[in-house]
Amino acid sequence: MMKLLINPLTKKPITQIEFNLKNTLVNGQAFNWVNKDTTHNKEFRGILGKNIVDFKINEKNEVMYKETPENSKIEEIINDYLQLNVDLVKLTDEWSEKDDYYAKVKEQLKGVRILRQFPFECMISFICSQNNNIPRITKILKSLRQNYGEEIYREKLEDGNEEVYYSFPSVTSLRQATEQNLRDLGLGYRANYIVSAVQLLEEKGGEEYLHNLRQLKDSHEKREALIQFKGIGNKVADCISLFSLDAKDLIPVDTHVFQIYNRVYKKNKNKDKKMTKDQYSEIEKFFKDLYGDYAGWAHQAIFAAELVSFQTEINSNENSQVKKTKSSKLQEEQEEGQQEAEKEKSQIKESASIKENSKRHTKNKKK
DNA sequence: TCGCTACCTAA
DNA sequence: TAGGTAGCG
Repeated sequence: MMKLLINPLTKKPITQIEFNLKNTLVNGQAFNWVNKDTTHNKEFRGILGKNIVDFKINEKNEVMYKETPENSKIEEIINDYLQLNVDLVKLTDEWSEKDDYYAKVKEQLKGVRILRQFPFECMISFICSQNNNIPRITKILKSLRQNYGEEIYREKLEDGNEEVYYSFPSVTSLRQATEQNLRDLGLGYRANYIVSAVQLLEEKGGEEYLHNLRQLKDSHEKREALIQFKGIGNKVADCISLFSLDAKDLIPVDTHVFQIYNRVYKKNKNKDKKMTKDQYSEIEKFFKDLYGDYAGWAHQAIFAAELVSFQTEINSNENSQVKKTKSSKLQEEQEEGQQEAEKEKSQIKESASIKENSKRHTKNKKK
């Protein structure tokens, strides 16, 4: 039975103005959600801790949810995860007044929230994300759940098959994985990073250590703490801090943000250059000054818009004579964004058979 | 501090 | 070619 998601501030039902499912769940900040209805974008399924969570939009554009199996604390968990105590509508109005480009993006992309993810899951996810694309990141993380997570639910499908859902692995469980195990799962050179990072994390006190980083006052302290781990640089540290450690003012400056900055705010001044470390700080400061304390939240909408137009560029037909400008592409997002959504289809189809693959033990490469 | 390159893999 | 990082000169 689906329940209405209620705004804890206003006590009214949440609509997609405050929480747009597609723009929040599958826009590159988390990799544990699947779009179950890519034509309408009204049904999403994800794994949250030990629960499967389904979101659905009803005829009044309100968000409904259901957890499996039942969990009396799920409302609390979801409110925390979606940070529903943050008044996004108020913030977006403020950003729109400060920045014309944001105002334009807002017309296309509403309800982009920052998720408050589980820190360990977030950390591993973003180590995997480097030099990588969303479909493969999603696949890798699914593999990690299947091989090192706990089974949380087994669903009988109409066609007679079974779908098995797994939680994200604990530190102690992932600690069992050797570099070769992880390479076999398709992690590539990131396998070594994971092994090393998990080991160091265990020494520092495991998941509790990461959770405690939320208490640090300055966001940059969180980044510095994370950079101690192998495989985590500035960008990945900022992602983990913003998406799981309450560093709401941090801007992960990746290649897309770099391009937005150059194109929109610097008028192509650094167009063909590679980003330097100084520029990272410059861009971070620029957006922080522009948007304020919740700069990371604002950035996520700008980023999501860029991601969609980037996808559109890839997907747009090659017969097109005129090269479209980015801004015109922004307007086409609503129609063509569905192509992109198509790619993300059927990603949680978990099959227990793959679990066998990692059972073979290969010798760990020691440094 | 800066600039360069290798790194897994799949699209 | 890609939502980077480590390691090196």
